[in-house]
Amino acid sequence: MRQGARLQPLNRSVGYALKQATTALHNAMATSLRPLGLTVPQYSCLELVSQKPEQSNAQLARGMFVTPQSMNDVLRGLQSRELVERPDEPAVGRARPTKLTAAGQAQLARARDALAPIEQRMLAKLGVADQEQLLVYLRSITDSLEHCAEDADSAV
Amino acid sequence: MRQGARLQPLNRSVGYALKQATTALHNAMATSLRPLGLTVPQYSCLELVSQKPEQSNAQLARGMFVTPQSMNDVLRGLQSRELVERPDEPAVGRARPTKLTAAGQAQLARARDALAPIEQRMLAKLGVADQEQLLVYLRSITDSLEHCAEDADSAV
DNA sequence: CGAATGTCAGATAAACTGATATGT
DNA sequence: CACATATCAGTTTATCTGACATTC
Repeated sequence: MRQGARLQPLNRSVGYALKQATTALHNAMATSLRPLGLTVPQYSCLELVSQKPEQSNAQLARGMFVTPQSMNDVLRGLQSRELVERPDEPAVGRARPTKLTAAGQAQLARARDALAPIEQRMLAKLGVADQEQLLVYLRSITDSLEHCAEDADSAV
Repeated sequence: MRQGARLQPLNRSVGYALKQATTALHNAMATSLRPLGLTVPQYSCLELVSQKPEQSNAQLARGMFVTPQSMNDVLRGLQSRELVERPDEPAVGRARPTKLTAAGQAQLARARDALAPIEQRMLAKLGVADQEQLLVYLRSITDSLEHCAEDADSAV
């Protein structure tokens, strides 16, 4: 039983701390977005479409780390409320490039205003250099785990 | 429109990086735990009960950052598979202190073995000091956001 | 009583897999 | 054909809120 040797208490575990931070952030965002009638994935999608307009559903899905089906769910919700628009007829291939409507831009601006205090608060105790370092750490983790996933896939 | 002034691309956003890292970790863990018939919350619960046995459902829920209802769901699943046990009759008050069964300990050991490569891989590029610093950052974020939530509550 | 706890029931959020169709 | 894309349908995971009972 060698587990005993490397066992660390939960409060020392990066995975545990990561989950707590994400849960806290998600709850705070969801609470602030609810009055606007937006969920967290819907807001993320608006942000993504704003920053990278005219992308296909598949491209957006990759950008948000979800399946095309999940992204399509989110897009349909936003489209039915006329916050984003896609041509009825595909432009090229089957792709229907998405962009924000005027209402979508206004809603995104409201969402950013609602979320600004949260981001500010979240990072309150961290200096600019700390934030940069934190980003480096998080990207390192994500990269390493993605390679891990690729290995798992190819192993099957 | 002052949003333009502080608008940062998604790839500079801590929230975005946090979500990606958590998603990647969750996927990797879920994939490794599936052959054991465990979900991520189930594993987390086993770990928590192992490290803090004889706690009430409410205490465990606070430790895992979820509602007592959610925790009870997880516990019932584990109990029906006889991985944890609770006295049928409350010990004191209504609390039924939970502990691992022998089977639960064995299953937890298997889960740890299955997850060890993931944690190792996740932190591969980080030194011990980096891990410590990352924990500091994550705790800072969590703390700041929890205070934020309290303010939101009291504001209502 | 008031506060904490346990738990049933139903709702919601957010993702997934599978299947199918279409365009290059 | 192989491949990427879109999307329908159903399912799964993980959480929540509300209501109610119980015990100190």
